[in-house]
Amino acid sequence: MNIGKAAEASGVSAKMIRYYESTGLIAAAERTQAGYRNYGQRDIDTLRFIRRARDLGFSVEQMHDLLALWRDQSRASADVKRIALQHVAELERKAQQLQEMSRVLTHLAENCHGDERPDCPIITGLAENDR
Amino acid sequence: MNIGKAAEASGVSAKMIRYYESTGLIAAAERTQAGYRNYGQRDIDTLRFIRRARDLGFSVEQMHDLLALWRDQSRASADVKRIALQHVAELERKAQQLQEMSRVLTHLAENCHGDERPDCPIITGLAENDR
DNA sequence: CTTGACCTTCCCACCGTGGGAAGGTTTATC
DNA sequence: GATAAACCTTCCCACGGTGGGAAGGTCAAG
Repeated sequence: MNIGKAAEASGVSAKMIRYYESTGLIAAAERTQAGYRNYGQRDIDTLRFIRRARDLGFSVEQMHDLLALWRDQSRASADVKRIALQHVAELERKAQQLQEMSRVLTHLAENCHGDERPDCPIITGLAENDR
Repeated sequence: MNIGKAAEASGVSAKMIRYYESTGLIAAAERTQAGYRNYGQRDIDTLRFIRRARDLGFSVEQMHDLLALWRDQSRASADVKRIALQHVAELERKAQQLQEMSRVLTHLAENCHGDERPDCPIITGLAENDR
């Protein structure tokens, strides 16, 4: 499977596949005689995993850890668990932050009548001087 | 007030103030004879507004809209509300995805704990189940 | 065999942010 | 009043991700 097909199958653009390869996030793909990259199902699975992690805002570095966790079955379970739970904690923290933002904004929006009148607590809320 | 003081007072770094000016998000500050930027209370208010919006995860583009609405006394609050709720939906979506990922990772940590089998069933599930 | 769709590498752009250099200005200290 | 520290200015560079596109090679279908 060439890079275009792999991109389509995984949801990761060809550009990004090359980029991930260049940064070492994924192993260099094998090549045909002509130099075309060649991908198998296993690679597609990896790319899909990457896409999901990326969609969730993981950095390349974090994805690196996630992939290692994902791939390396010979690791001590304590290590695996520690890394995983670390990431879980981070995910939870991020999710909480987002929800806090959402909560604040929703609160402001609830008090905004949303008509043609200019008064809007969202605006005044943002403009308030307190830190 | 020079840029350093303005940065301190607003919580936006001097670097970013210059950047926001360069991109047109804020108006060019007036200058002293020596070329130093000079800020007044009104500018500080604007910068604080920006910082808070930024903290809530608004993009520069969204901030542009919000600022216009903030400054426009004749705006309709509905416009503001629309932008805010749009952003809320985005935040919620992201938060949910993070929690979903957290759930998956927790599951992974609990079940794929380093035995010697070459394939972890959770992994294949991960790659298959999406989209 | 030609043509179009693909592939390769390469450089450029963007955003938002920070680092830092080179040079000018203000302020505080002696 | 001189000097040094702290500030300002512009400029370029870097990062992580991502896309655009050019120049050139390759594959497959007509």
